[in-house]
Amino acid sequence: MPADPDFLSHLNPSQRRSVEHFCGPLLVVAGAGSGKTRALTFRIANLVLTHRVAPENILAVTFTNKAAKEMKERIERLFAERLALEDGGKALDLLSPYEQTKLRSRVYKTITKHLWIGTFHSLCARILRLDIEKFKDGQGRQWQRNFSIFDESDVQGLMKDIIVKQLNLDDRKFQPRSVRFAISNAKNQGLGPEDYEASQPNYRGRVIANVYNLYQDALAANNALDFDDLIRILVDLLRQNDAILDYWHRQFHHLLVDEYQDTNRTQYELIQMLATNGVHPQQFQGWNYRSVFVVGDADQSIYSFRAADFTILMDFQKDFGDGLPDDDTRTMVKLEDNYRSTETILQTANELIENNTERIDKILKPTRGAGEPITCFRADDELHEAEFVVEQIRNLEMQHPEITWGDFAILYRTNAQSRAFEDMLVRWNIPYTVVGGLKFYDRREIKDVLSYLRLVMNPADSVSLQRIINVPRRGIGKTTLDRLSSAAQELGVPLWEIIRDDTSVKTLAGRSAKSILNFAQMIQHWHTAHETQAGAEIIQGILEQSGYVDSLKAQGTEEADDRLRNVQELYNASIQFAEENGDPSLTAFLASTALASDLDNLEESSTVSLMTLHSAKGLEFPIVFLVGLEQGLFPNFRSLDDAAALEEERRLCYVGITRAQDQLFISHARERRLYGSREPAMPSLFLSELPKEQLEARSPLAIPKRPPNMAAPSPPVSPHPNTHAQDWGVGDRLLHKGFGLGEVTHVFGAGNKICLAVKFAGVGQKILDPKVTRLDRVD
DNA sequence: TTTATAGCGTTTTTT
DNA sequence: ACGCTATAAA
Repeated sequence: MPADPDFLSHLNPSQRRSVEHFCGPLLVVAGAGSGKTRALTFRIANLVLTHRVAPENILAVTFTNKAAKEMKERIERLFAERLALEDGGKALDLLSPYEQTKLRSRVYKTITKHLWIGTFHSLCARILRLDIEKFKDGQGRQWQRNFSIFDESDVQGLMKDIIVKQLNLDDRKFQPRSVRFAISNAKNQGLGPEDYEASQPNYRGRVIANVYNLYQDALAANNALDFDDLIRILVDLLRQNDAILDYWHRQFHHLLVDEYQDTNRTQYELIQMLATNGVHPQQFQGWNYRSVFVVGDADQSIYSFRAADFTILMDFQKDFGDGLPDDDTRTMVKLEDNYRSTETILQTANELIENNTERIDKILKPTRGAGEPITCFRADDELHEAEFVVEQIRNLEMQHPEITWGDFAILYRTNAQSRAFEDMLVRWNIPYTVVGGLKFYDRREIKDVLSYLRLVMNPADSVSLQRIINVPRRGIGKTTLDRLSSAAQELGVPLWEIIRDDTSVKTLAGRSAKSILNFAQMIQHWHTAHETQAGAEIIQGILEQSGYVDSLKAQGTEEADDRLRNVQELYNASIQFAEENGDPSLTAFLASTALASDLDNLEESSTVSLMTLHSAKGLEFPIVFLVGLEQGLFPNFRSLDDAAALEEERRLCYVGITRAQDQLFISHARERRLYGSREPAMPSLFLSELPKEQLEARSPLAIPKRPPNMAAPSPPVSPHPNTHAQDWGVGDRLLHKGFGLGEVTHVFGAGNKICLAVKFAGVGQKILDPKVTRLDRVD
């Protein structure tokens, strides 16, 4: 059956080439707003419709769960529209709601349900639930299919335990965070504990390797995996077991990866192995019925701190491609026509990103008119900045009836910046949503309940067990718990094995024996029930039986009421999940909560959106406020002495600018509160890189008086005529009144708008403006 | 075993 | 400035 002739007619030639590509590798270099999601969804539909590919043979990897959900919905709609025309000759929208639902559910059952669409993490978790019991790592560690997925705080807790208690190390010298970071990095490069150990000659490295080993022991003992292992373990399994690799290779004929610039080494390994069954891509012969289709934009690579490596994208042509020059190649397509933003916004973005050296040559070509100029505002401090932003929002909303609160987004570098804006929005009664920050699933009460559930599913999960064994209070204290844990450790069994055993508990626990046995009995009951009973029922049962809800009710405080509502919300979420995914099991729900993010719940609603630039990736808004453009904040001070990191900050700025459809506001403050004290702030380097002719400076005077309870504006800073911006260069030595002797490591900006990064002995790096701060040259 | 308090580190970004 | 953790007292 031929495809609907109309099906592809709305695509531009490049999009069409991407969508119609059938077999072999293809890299789609897709600029911001160039319709890549469209290309991805149409391609999947086209594979099924035109090429008769079975949905279960398609694997599509998205960057977030939200993107996965959206993709499924779009595909579903595409098919439903088609079926409506084919069957009844009527457009989907003209059918009755009942007919529409019926059609959609038919599409779901025959097509979308069978597609493998998700993030690397969720897809790998799904495969591991089937195959992990066939895996054994280099040191014989094994996992069972009911494994827990540990979140960042679980992991940090384990790390700390190993460093402080097991190894007796100083946790200031070996900060759990930084050790965790090193291990995570190793994992994302595909290094196991042995490989890592071999690569570390110095003391610190050997210690970390030791921690890595003990950490893996702890994970295995808890029958748990961290985020990184979801991918790494699967890759290892596929490497060591040809039969399993062959099975999944034959399962997935068509691989699609979105946001390919943000994949890391292990993820690349996985895709490569699945695509070519472990054969080197250039030697692989089986392309005649399969494909690898990756979509990305190196200019939007912003996750290197998570070990993402955009050279993977840049090397695609070398690994999989035909090696022909850009004009003749059949393995790369560029999507450069931008349908999102005004010409003004695009020119600004293009000009900024030109300052980067590491990129694939690509520009965003406008398809819309010039639009409004970009407004740049200099505020006195962060309160003033918030005042300006909210003022603009109010004015625009008042003056344009078609604009709603949902059309606005405030984007910032760090989560901590949200507060000033929240305060101001509350003051004016404007509805808003903060994405990120404290996640729903990170709240204490939610983590408590999830720990109960994890324990029910996986009793070996001692981390969860220890979290909730005395929550609510059961009179089981630290000493009792310590005694039980060390018994477990000596016997080499999970803590649970001690707790469920009557005689052990009676001999070890004394006074609290009875409540421990009661607790154990309750968990045992639900553990036995969890395979057959629906997740929601188990949640309800546990909430009642454990006394968790009762104890919250007994508190009667406002905070406890809040917690109660959140717990109720979790119960609702489990029901909703069961309906949406057609799977009421506890296992499935728990897996989804472990990998959920705040973004997933960001519904189309009419509220102003507040989020970090990282969270904003992939989104678009008619009106965007890009705030806090200050040296040290954005670009962040950690990136100032690292060229590659600075380029990543610039890409982040590029991402921010390209989120805007119609109007963009940029702002910075001259002074900012940091840890309670006020710090002067310099304009960001990036401001000096934006085209002047597109920017319209907005004077602070345009802003009406601030409410009386706000801080007064600070007096202007008087410039020092004795130091000239042009005089400074990298390597210059100078004397500062407060910091002493220093050396210039960077010069930001040009001409009169210059500021310096200066390294001072003892004090470290500082960012200074020679026009503001007196700096005396030393020869 | 539970509760109060003092001190400390925190802020880059997240699946 | 604030929230969390370690430590001491009830």
